[in-house]
Amino acid sequence: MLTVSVENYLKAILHLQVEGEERVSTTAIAQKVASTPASTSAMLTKLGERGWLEHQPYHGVRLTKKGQRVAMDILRRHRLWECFLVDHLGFEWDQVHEIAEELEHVGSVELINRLDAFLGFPKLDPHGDVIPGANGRFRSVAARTLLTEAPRNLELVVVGVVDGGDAFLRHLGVLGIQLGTRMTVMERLSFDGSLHIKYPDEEEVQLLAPSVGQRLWVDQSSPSPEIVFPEEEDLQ
Amino acid sequence: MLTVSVENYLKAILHLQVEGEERVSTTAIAQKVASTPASTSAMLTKLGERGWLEHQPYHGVRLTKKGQRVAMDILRRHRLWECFLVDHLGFEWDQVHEIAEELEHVGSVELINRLDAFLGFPKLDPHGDVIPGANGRFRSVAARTLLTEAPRNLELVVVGVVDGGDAFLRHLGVLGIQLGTRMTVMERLSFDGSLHIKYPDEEEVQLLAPSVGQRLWVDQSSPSPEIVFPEEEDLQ
DNA sequence: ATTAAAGTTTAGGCAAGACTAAATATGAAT
DNA sequence: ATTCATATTTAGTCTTGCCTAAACTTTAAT
Repeated sequence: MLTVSVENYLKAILHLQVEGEERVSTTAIAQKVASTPASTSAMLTKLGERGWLEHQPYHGVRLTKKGQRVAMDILRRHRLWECFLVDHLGFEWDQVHEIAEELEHVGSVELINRLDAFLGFPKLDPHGDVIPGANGRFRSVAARTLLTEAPRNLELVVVGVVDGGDAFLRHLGVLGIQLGTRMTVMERLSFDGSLHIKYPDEEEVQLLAPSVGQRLWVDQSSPSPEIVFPEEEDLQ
Repeated sequence: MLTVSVENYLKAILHLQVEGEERVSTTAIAQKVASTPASTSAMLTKLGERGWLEHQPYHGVRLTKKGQRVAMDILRRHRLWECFLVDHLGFEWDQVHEIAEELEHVGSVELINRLDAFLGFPKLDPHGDVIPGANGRFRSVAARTLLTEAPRNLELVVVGVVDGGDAFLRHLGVLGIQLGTRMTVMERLSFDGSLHIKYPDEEEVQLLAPSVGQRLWVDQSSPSPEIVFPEEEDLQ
């Protein structure tokens, strides 16, 4: 049965897997779903029995194809609702996460497909994250790089953030950075990777901490070629 | 705590109360929420302790102001979502109930108020039922409405006809309808919009063609005690 | 006034999902 | 190879919300 709790576990595991871990640890999952390792361990056993993941005791967990498909659907619902909240109800991008966390558990497939169409089949949510399509695969998006890895002396545009936590988003607000902000990396300091940033209409150069630069997706401010994201076989 | 289960009980009780029962019986509630009388009894005790209703053992239940306010909010959410599903996602009015049953439990007040504004503060949902406003009270319906657009389960009085041609008026005579006739819309058929009409002193329900319903102006017959539109002070 | 039917509550259980505390496995450092 | 800190699982409870079966009230009919 796909309860809210089960959906939250699957979603958490997908996130951790996408962040690069081959096998995901019990403790990491427990932290993500704000539960204890003990509770999580029990849940993982159950999810394993039901075929959503492989649980190798003491060595973490990996989603099966079936589990991954379910988790991608939840991600899809979450991100489509975020689009709706920002584009049509006028919320700010840092206000929508909690609400979308609830909306994402409303199960109707018909509902979400119609919402998708209503929104015009968006590719990115308000945080710049890729939205899976109805087939459970990521839609292709424009190329993007982390700000810390972007070339210097080239005008860039902010197209996404890596960690959409409220604190970080608010910090961006303080810095005057949002999706669509244009900037150019002038210099990268060897000391700690801080960046000298120049904004189009300002003379002053701003110093940006690496912790921020590592979490900003940017693209060339002029159109760039498209790249394709994971195909079916990548997701098994 | 306002769990989904609790919300469903409160909603069921409000529905039964609005349908006219002074005190609502355990069995009736059990039927509405598809549970057993035993489970329901236990739940009613709990809801009583938490101040949402008065539970007089063996003699049914009545919502407190506080409970009524909560239930009205759920009704509001349900009906607003139904508007959204029909008006913007293109669902038919007979497909939206189940989906709205899920959406109604998403709690954010901000969300629902913005949705309300987005929809243009509608007064009636796609089934012709009245939508409570942000203050937890039913919105007053325009002084006169077409019968086809009037809310259900509310006694109406015929106050005018749109096309006063002889043929139409003679037809009304055959049907036994004239200015001042009282009636209640019980059901609106999705097939062609025909209406099931109930007259005060008759058992039989009459089927009225949409061509007639579209030409009759109606108004609330008189503030009826069952569907008193609760005032602010009633809801403390 | 008595009694039977109908309605309601109590008693005793079960499943899901969480917790703490205790036991056990792993892996890194000696 | 042994030891120890850390990660994980097991054991035992708790709460919520549901169930069935049994006991008890109320009400309506004799």
